[in-house]
Amino acid sequence: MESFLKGLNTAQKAAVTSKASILQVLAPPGSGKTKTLTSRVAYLLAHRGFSPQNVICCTFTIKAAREMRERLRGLVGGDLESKLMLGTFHSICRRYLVTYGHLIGIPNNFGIADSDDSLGIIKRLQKQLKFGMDPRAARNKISHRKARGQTIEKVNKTVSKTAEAQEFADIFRRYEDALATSNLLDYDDLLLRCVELLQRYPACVSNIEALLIDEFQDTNNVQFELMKLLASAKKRITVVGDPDQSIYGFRSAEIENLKRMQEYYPGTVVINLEENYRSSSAVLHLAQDVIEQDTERPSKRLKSTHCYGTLPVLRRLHNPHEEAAWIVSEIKRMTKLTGGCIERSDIAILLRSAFLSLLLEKALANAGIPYKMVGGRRFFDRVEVRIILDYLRTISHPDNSSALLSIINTPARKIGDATVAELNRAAEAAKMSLWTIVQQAVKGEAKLEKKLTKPAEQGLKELVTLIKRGQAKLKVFEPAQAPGQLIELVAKELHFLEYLKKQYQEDWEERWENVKELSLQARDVTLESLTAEDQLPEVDGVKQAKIQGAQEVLSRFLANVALSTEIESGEEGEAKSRITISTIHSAKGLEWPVVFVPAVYEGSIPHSRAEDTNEERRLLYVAMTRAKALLYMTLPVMQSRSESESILSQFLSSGIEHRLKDAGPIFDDKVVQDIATILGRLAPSQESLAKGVTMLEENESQYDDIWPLDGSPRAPSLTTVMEFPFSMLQQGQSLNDAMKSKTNFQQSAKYSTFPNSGFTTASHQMSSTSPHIEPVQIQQKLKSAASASSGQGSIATFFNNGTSKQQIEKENLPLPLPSKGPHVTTIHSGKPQPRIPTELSTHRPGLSTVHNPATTAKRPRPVLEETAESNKRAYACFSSSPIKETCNDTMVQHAMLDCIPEPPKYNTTMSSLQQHRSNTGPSSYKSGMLNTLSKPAALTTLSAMSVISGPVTKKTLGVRRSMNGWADRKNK
DNA sequence: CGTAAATGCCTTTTT
DNA sequence: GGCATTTACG
Repeated sequence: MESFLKGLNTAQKAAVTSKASILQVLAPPGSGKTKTLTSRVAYLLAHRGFSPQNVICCTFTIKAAREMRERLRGLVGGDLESKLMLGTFHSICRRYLVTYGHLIGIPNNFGIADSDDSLGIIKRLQKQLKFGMDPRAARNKISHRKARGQTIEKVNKTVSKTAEAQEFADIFRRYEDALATSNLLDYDDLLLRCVELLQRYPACVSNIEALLIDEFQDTNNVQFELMKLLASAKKRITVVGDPDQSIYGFRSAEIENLKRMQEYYPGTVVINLEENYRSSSAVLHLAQDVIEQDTERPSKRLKSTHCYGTLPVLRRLHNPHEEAAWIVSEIKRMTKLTGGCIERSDIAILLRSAFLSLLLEKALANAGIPYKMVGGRRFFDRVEVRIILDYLRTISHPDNSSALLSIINTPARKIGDATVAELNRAAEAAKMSLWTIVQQAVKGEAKLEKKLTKPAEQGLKELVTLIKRGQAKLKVFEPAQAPGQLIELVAKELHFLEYLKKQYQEDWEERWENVKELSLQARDVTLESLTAEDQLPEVDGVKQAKIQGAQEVLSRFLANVALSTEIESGEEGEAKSRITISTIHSAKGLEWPVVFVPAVYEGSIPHSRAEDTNEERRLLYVAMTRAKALLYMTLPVMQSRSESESILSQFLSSGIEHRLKDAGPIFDDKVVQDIATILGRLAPSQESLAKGVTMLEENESQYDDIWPLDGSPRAPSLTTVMEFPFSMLQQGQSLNDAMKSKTNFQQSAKYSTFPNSGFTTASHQMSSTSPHIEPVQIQQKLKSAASASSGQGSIATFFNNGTSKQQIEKENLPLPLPSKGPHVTTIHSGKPQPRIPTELSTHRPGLSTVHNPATTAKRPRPVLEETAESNKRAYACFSSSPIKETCNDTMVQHAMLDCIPEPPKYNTTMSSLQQHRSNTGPSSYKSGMLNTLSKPAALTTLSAMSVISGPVTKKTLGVRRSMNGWADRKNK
């Protein structure tokens, strides 16, 4: 049997070897979609004798394209895979337009307008025309129109009725004009113009023997047309998709395209893949229940191939800060308690909105957990990189006003808003490009209403000189090296290094590294794009445009950049121990053993601005089905900003309670064993499990019992006064003044139980601290840490650095009693609960060193014997919804164990359930006033802390330097 | 008067 | 990080 048929199930094999010329493979999550698609490519090459250069394979993301190429490399021999036309729709279209665009009047040195450019153009138009429409909305609307094939010609023909529609048509028209005068194509144009090309010159694709499309449910109408055209010669198409995972409606994707395709090609063969090889059936059941809330959806079965596993968790936390802190602590807990079975690279946090990463990044940084970001801002979008690229873009296409505008005063050269506005006005009036006007202005020839200020004129002169020098150099540079050399030229002329140092004192080094990385990239990309990548096979009778000269090379380099995504950060060694943060959208197609989905509240998911609730539900479905073994969803019951409450996402609030539990799992042998089985890994030894327990720090627990389950606050609200380090006050300074110095002590206090947390940006200074610190020094440090905006400072850090015992004792005051009457929150809010049964406390770290960890550390031993009975009773008593499906004994037992119902909220007395818990389960809260009155954990455990703080601090430092994220890059 | 630096608000998802 | 507004500076 062929190697690429090995390990395929019947349905997959049928799909791979199907003789059908039009084939649809419907592949739900985890059903081996990519495997099937790549195997089919290999099959087509090996058994049908197709040449790779005559096969097109379309994906939606560059990551997916890259992954497919990787996988194919292993499947097909030699360098066949490199000749394959494999890429995103946009990049394939770009290739055709570069090669054949001249046939329909597109110069082959066109630039590509990314969404920032598009937005910039529209913003300028809005300002000029004084229209009120939101620029983003306008851009989306334009894109939407274009994605449905509505060109400007059609818009021009229809007469707009309302003033609003007229305004829009006007903006649309001018936007298109702006693109044309700047010689730019936007993302939609790439597809649209390629359709136009292929309609008029079908010969360009006369060589194509087979077309394959991944994630077909995400295609829009233009892409549907493109499919027909690209395959027009032989009409052999394979598409793979899943309507349930359609999450790009906002980008005009049409789920209907699957049906349309069947109608358009009557002989279409459909193959369903139904077996899920990814997730535990607990995860799968939940996902299935959620997706089935959509009643319009044709019902579809998904068979699980894994054991039941652990119930997914829906965890309530008080606010987003605690949510982030809880996720961090849960990550630490699981990595330790699974005895090495789960490591950090197995964990992903998937977000509805990118900005949600902010708090998480801070919390992770504080805990010294390295992470990597997927999606979000690309390498090429980082400010420092963007600046250089915009210079290159200006040199390459000076009439591209958006690029020129973004660098006209960067670095600052005294050209302010007023000057720019005047130049723009003049350009508009003269119907000339901004660049033309700028050149005239420098020579004093421009017709300006207001004369330029002297400094502005000087600044403009410098700019013009630089751009012209770049253009001149372009004529003498070796074409292949032009981009790289230009980058160096620009960086040198701008004194860019000095600029970065001045502008970004905190992290200029990293930014400078990025610039160097860019110039490195420039060489690689250029060579690559000059060779195989871009070359379309010669087709009889159609003239190809040839690359000549440095201009074209530069222009292609910039086009490649516009269509590229982040390159993997090549920092070996570290990469494997990082957790992943990603948007749900860019997590599609990927999988992790452990997945967290924060912020599952109304307004976040479904998003408040979403038009299609079903699409939002599918988004959650996609997120959930990324998880192999453990799935966590979290909900901050309060919003941090306003004091408003948040409401659990409608997708999780009805009829699925029995699929969820409200606390993280107890990592007993059974749970760990199941995880190992699902992941196909060796179960960890008892020794490594026991060792994991000893790795817990003083303030950590074996159980998810540190934060209250009902989302009440973890710490008493009035901790500020008590926990503020009085000793840090300078003489004569009032507490209020100190508070004003911007450190958020309320926040710090909440986190002060993490002994190894540190200041994110002031870490360098902190680490070099000598053991003895005078209060004044501390105050200064406090300030510097506070002024670094990303610092989620922790007072504990000061203690780590050797604050005197005296200071600690001043701190060590009893916590105030909550002022409100008896309330569940008061029961739970006591921070310093003994979280581990007392008999285990001697085995906690710091103290346990005298013991042999492997023999003395206790883990949650009894799986069922002791607790199952009581839990079963609890289940029977409190659960409103019985378990639906029939399942085997193990499943029942596990479901029961997992299904401890939520405690009744806001009860004035302790419920019987809570009593039940405190008596039986280790995950229960030790209730009552006793804890509220006892000492704060962070302080009682201080002696142990000093033992562990040294190495921890060191470790986090090393990690932190290499951490890069979407947020926290603006600390000047 | 114009520019630059500081502050306070907000943030859907991607090629 | 973006954007609008305020404040300081020359």
